[in-house]
Amino acid sequence: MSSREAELINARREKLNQIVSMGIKPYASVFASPEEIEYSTELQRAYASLEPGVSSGKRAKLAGRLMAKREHGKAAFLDIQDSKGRIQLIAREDVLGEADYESLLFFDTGDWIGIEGEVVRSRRGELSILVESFQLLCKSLRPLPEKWHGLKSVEAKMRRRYLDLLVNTGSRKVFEKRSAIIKCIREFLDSKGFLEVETPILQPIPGGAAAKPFVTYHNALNMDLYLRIAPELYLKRLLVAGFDKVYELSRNFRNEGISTKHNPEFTMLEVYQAFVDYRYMALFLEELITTVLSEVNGALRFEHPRGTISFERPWRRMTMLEALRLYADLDLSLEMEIKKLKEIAEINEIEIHPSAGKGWIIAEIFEKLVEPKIVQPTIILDYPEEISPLARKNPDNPGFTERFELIVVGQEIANAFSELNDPLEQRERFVAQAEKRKKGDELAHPIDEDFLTALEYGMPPTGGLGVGIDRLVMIATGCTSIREVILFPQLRQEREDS
RNA sequence: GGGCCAGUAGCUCAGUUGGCAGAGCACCGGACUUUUAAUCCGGGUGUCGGAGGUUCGAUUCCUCCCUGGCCUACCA
Repeated sequence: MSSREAELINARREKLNQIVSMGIKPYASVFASPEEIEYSTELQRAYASLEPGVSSGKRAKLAGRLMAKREHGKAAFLDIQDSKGRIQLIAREDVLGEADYESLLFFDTGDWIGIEGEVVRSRRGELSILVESFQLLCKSLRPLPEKWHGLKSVEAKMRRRYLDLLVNTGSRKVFEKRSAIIKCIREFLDSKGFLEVETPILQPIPGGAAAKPFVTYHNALNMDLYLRIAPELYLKRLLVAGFDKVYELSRNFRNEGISTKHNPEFTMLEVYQAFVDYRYMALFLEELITTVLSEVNGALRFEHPRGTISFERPWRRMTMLEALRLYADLDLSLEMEIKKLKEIAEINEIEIHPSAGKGWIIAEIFEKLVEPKIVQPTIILDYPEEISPLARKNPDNPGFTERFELIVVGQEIANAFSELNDPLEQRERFVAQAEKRKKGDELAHPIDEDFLTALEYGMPPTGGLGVGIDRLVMIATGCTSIREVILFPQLRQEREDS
């Protein structure tokens, strides 16, 4: 710690000692009952018509953090911030008495205080509380970031998110919106009769997606467990169980690189509904997203760094092969020689895993050449079977599955398919994946015998849908990095000697 | 993992073509009874990310390292 920082902290500690010696408790417990405490913005709304220089006669109690002090000798203006916003306090020596006036001004910005006083509007028109009594609720020992510029350093914002949220209204808004989106999703699903469930995060076999898992170890069971990469296989077991509409909204973990689009833990919604297919799920997704966005953004059309995004229905739909023709001018098919596909990949500097078949290569080319170009919400239908071991085959499109992804601003936002419920075929698909695993494809799906057993009891035809919540929030808030929408994104540990 | 960029006071940032490190806010002291980025007077508080190297002298140049950002790769 630098001496300047130590000095600022020591000054506050010294104040703390003085406060104690004045007989003031620096960490009071209860200030008032929660029903009595009013919010800054609510008072501002309620007294919007109060004229400048007029007292309302109404007394109010508020609690918040002292954010600014403007002293004028025998009067002073203080701003406090509560969870809803800020409000000005007026402190006057003639109202408080000399001793109280002095001790109120002795407090620092950052301190939490509770106050009681009359709601007034100042001569300059600011709704204020004329403080009659006050109480220190918590002494702050560290200086706040700058009042005007706030906390800008990206690293500091993430490492000390509490400071970012405390001083940057914009950050607070992002997370309030995130919360509103999640709440709205729950309301939507609950209103449609879905059951919210919780399935294991610690899984013996990490399945349901193609990703590297985190491994951990259970001492008593003497076994490795994996942090789930997806809840999919457990949710499908619940369809076997007879629940016809379930969802889980929770964290997944993938042991991969960190980027503006990837955090090792991220939030995913997975929804399963019996007796529907992927085309139904596309309509369902449209309804879900448009309901949520119009609720939290007030519109389906909004500005984003990549341009105006319109979620007005219907969204564009095209197959992966159509998209390749449209965006990359490539006419690809599974009938082509694999050599030819590999050539096309190579020309476009796309690396192909040695175990990749035609479907994989096509999907890879699509991801690299097409996805980044898609800005408006677009449903890409029919993903290759090779990369979709859990999806039902598309009878009209051999080699492809009944699967779609929603792409917006170059990112996969949602992924859905008609779930494969034929246990024999599922076993074959798993075996094919196991072959790939042997060839060094670490991400190939492992065989989950217990899941196969469940399927053998019979899972009804089911539509499944996964939505990347972080990415949805990014789009709704215009954030270009996933770190901006995750409160505490994963960072390297700070080292003492650096 | 690779490339580029950045790290200077609590915060936001200047700056040194190698010669005592500087501004605003914050903070400390003083004045001030209606301000709201209050104002006025006075005060600069620093491991210039870390460790080496070159040099009479390094915050500046070089090497390595740490952390972060952007791009890229990985994430089918």
